[in-house]
Amino acid sequence: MNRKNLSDEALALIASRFKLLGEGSRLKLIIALESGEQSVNELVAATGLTQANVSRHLAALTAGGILSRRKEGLNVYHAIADPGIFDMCESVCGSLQKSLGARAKVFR
Amino acid sequence: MNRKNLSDEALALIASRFKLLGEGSRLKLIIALESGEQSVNELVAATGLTQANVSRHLAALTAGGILSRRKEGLNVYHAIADPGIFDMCESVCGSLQKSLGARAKVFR
DNA sequence: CAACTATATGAGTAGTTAGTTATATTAGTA
DNA sequence: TACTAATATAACTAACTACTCATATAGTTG
Repeated sequence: MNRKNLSDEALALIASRFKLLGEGSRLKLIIALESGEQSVNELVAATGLTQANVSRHLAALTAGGILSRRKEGLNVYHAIADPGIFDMCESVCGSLQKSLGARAKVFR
Repeated sequence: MNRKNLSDEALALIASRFKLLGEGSRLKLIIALESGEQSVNELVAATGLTQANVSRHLAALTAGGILSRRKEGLNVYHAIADPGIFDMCESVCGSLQKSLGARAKVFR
């Protein structure tokens, strides 16, 4: 791919995906979902965030194509829609480990 | 890696790296640097951003370990310090292509 | 239908961030 | 030393974002 020819529109799309990942609470939710789909309430319990906050972040992640949404009775279950997300986390952790050196213990 | 055991500190580090990439102007700068190091003025010309703005973004990217900085006479040259960045862009473009389907033409 | 549960959303706030303009700093040059 | 060029920074503004509290909506159960 010739990245120099990316349109402003394409660039904005890429940036918005990175931006979705650039927030601790949303990362927490994504990580909590790594082991499988969960209801909103389960995610509230797993992350310690408030229900309103979780609901908002889930809506953003779903709109961005990172999560899927499935309603069943009273519950709404979210799941990872784009597993490529985890490759990206690996990449980031890898380069952080390199640049942080000794302090990288926290990532193991 | 067991992502569920990531400390809040580690999570914040990961998020902050994603956040640096989650902004169109900074992505422009990174892409402009893919072909090699450039001075601040060259980057101003390449991106169409103002000098002050470029200077700020370069400082942020350098502090975040994404760029390196080398001073030579009046000029300051920046370069990609972490080529892993481009793998991440590939990942994002790939999953965007999948999720956007036809509209993904812009990425080619 | 009334009561209850799970989730979403409106409204407001505090904090952050990208951008601008003007100026300061640093280094080379006449 | 005075002048010029390249980069950084201070001060400000406008827009955005995460968060909270309260309430609305949708679905379930008695």
